[in-house]
Amino acid sequence: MSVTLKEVAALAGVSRSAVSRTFTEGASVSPKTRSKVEKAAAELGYSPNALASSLTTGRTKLIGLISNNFHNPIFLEVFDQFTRALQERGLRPLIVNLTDETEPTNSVRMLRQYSVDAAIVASSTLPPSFAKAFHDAGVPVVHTFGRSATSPEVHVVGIDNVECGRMAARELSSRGYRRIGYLGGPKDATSAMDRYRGFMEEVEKHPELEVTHCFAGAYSFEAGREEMLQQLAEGPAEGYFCGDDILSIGALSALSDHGLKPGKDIGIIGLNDMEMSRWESVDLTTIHQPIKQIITASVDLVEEMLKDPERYPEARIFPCRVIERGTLRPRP
Amino acid sequence: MSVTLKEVAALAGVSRSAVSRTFTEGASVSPKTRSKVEKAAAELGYSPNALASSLTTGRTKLIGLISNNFHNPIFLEVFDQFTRALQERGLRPLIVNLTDETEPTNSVRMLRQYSVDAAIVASSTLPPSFAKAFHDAGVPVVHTFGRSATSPEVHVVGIDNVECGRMAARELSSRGYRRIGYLGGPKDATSAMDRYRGFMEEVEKHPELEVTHCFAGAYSFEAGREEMLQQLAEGPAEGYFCGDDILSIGALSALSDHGLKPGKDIGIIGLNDMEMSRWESVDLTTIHQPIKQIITASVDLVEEMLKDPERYPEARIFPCRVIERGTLRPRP
DNA sequence: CACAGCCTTGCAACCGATTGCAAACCCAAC
DNA sequence: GTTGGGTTTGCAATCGGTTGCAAGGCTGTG
Repeated sequence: MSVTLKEVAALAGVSRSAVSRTFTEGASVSPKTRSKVEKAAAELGYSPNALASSLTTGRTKLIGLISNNFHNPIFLEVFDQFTRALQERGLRPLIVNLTDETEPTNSVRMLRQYSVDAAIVASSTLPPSFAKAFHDAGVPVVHTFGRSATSPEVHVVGIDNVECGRMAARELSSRGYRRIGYLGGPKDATSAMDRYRGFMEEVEKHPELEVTHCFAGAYSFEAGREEMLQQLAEGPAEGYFCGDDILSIGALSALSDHGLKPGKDIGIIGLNDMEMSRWESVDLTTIHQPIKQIITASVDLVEEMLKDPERYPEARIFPCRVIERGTLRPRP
Repeated sequence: MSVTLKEVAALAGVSRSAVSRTFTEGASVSPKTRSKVEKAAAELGYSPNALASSLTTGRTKLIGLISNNFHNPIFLEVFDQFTRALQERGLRPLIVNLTDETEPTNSVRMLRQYSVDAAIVASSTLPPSFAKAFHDAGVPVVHTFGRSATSPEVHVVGIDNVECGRMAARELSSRGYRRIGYLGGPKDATSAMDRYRGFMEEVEKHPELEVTHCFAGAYSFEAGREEMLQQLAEGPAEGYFCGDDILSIGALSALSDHGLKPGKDIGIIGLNDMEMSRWESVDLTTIHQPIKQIITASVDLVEEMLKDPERYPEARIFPCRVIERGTLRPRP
């Protein structure tokens, strides 16, 4: 079927080693044989089998990319960035879609079978233990959007979710909202809990605030919408921190059902600043998460782990900031 | 580093072949040795190296998944479905993000280096020649969302875009729109051209119709919005067929800028029926494309090609239908 | 012209598996 | 106790590469 080293060697009239060496960076080949080999290779349309060579080199350049967020539009941006960043560095993304699985066993086994050089867990919902399982199985791993910690067990890149919770509460309070609410992601998502904690922490400092909270079933439009409908039925707060832009957009849809104007009748602040939030019809005030930098940093870390697998685990936490648009009332 | 066949064999006190055979379906091993091997394997945490075995079996179970649509939210649904469907059958998606590349050379070479068993080109914009390049390089390929043809050069799964164009024109005309427009995707996208052709074909049959057309720079919100703003500036038609839901949503945003109500002041019909189109705030009348079936059929074809690589190229074209929501005026 | 020293080259072992083949084994029937 | 059948097993070659090592080639110097 496909052309092999041996055939090229035969055609070029050199040994297999010679061929191998012309295709490996920094190996010693004379210009003469190199050109002979290149000519033969071109003639046969040869390109080296990456998997065969991985056997001896121990490097596949395959990177497992594991996620469970295939319903949040922000993840299209995330995948775009990740695949680009990996490709630019000659790495190949092997995707694992977790669907409903929250146990790492299967993905770990599978990625080990394919000898990935490293794995990236891209999820704000999975616990640190999930990523740790890869580390324990000898697969270098970085947990992107993972729970931040001062001394993490594996590399973590993302934001300080607790701080984002505080930031949202401060923002609501500073705009004069008194009865405020947290509409978070699923209760078992680390990001939902961390944002909740920060939100509540800040609320404690302001005795004048009244607070409610609820958790959506997923980070999805439908879940956000449903939860907000519920709130409206029970008597809503004046301003909400929705734990994600997609939840916010669902919530906005619920408001519009009831003829309520966001920013006027009820305040909404989201988190992520995804492309859609900028759409005029959405115009969502939100906490910007620097996705691009987070992803670049994640891939940087992957590369560094490839050089030094024993690298001490590190957390790279990026600051967030409020992007003011139209869904919160103006500051007094 | 990782445990190998040899070590398991040593611990179990059997030959390497025995170990190999206990891990391959349908090989002949006695229950006794099998259990010895399984015990040893469990003890060492062994799992076979898929890449090493691919060397001899010639099968990697890797499937290249190539796309250039990382800005259309529908593709999150597409990736979700594809990765699930592949995983369910024990196949592993290796992603290629084409960014701005329209030449297949690089992706073909890369996927050959990784010995993928097959490739899926998931794009409604790339020409048949793109997919053909994989076929010519000996990589079995199916072109999902590709241009349909009665005798395609490679497997094609998708819809009849020309017919969709006709359908849209019929739909507009049947609702009494007289001055109608086509707002298509990029001029170099096969789907944009095919839909255009069908649209025009149908228009020809109705002498009472007046028609305009334009092509957006990309299948994206921004591009759709911009193109519609342009139309509004130049004096718009009464009803538009936007060649994709995301273009429609961009167009809707432009309408709202001008205080125009879709379905009342101007009609819009999209194509895809993506999740977002069902949102109450969008409520887009659109032509439903059966994504899930298309993807299942694509992966079916991949599997069949794995069995019989010489399989004669086939087109699987799925019917579409109009989903009535709120952006077209009611039928008279 | 001889020789030292570096560059280039091929040999052969190896990476982690699979598999055709023949030997060894088991069990049953005669 | 043989013989015959089918199973199970291990040997060794193979898949497509890489790489340490030693031999061979080249250069330049004395």
